[in-house]
Amino acid sequence: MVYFYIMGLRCILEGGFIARESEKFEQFSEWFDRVLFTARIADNRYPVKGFIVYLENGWFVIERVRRRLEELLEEDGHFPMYFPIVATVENFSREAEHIKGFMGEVFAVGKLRLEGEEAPQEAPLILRPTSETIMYPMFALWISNHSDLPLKTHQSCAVYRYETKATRALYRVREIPWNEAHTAHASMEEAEEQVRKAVEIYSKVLDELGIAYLILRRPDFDKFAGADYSIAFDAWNPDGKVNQVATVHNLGTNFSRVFGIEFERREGGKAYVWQLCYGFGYSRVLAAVIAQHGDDLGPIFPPWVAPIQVVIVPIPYKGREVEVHRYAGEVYSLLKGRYRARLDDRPDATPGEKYYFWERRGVPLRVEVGPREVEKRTVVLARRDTGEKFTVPLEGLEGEVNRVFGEITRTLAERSKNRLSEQLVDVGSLEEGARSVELGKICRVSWCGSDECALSLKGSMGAEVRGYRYGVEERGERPCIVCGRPGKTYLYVSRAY
RNA sequence: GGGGCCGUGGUCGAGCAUGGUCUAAGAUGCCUGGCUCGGGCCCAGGAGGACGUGGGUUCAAAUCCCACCGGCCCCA
Repeated sequence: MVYFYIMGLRCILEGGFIARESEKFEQFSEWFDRVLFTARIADNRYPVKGFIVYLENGWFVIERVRRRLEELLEEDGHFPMYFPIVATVENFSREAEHIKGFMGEVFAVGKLRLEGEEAPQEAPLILRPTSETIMYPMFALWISNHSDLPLKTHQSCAVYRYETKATRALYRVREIPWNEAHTAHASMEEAEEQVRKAVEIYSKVLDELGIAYLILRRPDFDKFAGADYSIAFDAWNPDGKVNQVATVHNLGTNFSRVFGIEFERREGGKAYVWQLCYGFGYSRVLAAVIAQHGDDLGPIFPPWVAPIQVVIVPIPYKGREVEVHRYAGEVYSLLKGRYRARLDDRPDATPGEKYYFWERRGVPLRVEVGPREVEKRTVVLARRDTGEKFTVPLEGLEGEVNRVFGEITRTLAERSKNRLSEQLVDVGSLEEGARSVELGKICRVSWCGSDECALSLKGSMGAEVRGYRYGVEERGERPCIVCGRPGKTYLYVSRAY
């Protein structure tokens, strides 16, 4: 790919035109809002704070991701179920840590009080901010002996959190579309094994989307309310604030003790089940796809989730319209059975307008057919990710499209990975860390392992402690960045959504 | 939790300081027709606005004041 600079802006030379890829790094908010709107991903003009309308393209991607995730969960033995959206305050308050973590941001619901009516007697219900306290009373009814275990269930739904501060389309919303899985196990070891499986499933979906991320074990002071420990997937974002797209929590027996989820062990005697819960945020994953792969024109969707995978644009020179359109139709019927293809035969738009139109909507591949192609029975393919154009024969086009899709998917993933490593920096001092945070970096700092030192980083570096690597042993070789004692491992520190 | 900024056709945005000239500029998008068509072409015509919502000040409010709603930014 050819890069060059105009007025200090990094540009890509694409098949005869120039696409800047700098805007998302310079003014992310403006870029992102514009892309959501013009690519018909979401409309955030809905008049209630933190609630947005998912338009056809945004929801399409979410649906594709949802299906894939659910498929993998179900292969691993999770059963889909659907639990109620409401809970009583009493139920919700059972687990002390849990309620502490969430009580400040729950929506209360009740009957609308009409004019002249007395205040309702019954306590208001709450809208689930997450479903532990809704599911686990039921788990207690269903589980009585070891043969009932493991219990693995999942549901795709929305949860509700009353954010008081700034909300942000897709990143921080008050109605959160996600998938939550909940499992119960007969032993700690089995629960641990499930943590690994959950991480593997989430990784697989994110990898297929070409999203680059870090899997981090959160420091104890930042774990999920009621968990023994938490693991999170942090995806990089152009503005330097990492995007937490998924989490896996090992709940130990914290909830089973409170909700009385006991079982009779094979070897006799009663025990509390070991539980896990893990969540995958669809809207944040969608945000990551847009933010990591997009350029100044708009999103670039990996082919398997793209609402339209390939668009055919006829180039009807005067006097050649009929043959060009007939040929374009032939190309379309060749592709439409196998791909989500679209023939743009609008008579009142020029080819150039159509190129921009579909590029702004993230269509990964374009097929151009004009008089030249008609004569030679070829087509021109134009890749959205690189701008590259090349001519291929009509014969065997379906296979060629498939091959190009594979390349686009790989290119997007690779680019995104490179960007993540560019954004990651090792810092040796707090001042350097603060400076790097300011530049939107994810900082890796040596750490002695004490909560005290980790907690102090927020103040001294002006960013969140995201945790240490999960599944990768990083031995500290330098002294702790805060206290100077020998480092045990490395902490990752960055701003976050 | 604290502080600041902003809200004008679908979108962007001028006007607001110093109230009257606003029957609200312009661009873009949208619709019609024509001309084009290998990267946003051009020409002509057209539709589209409770100036965020409610209240107040005033002879007169997009413009001044208050509250609310929504959005953005900074600090904790």
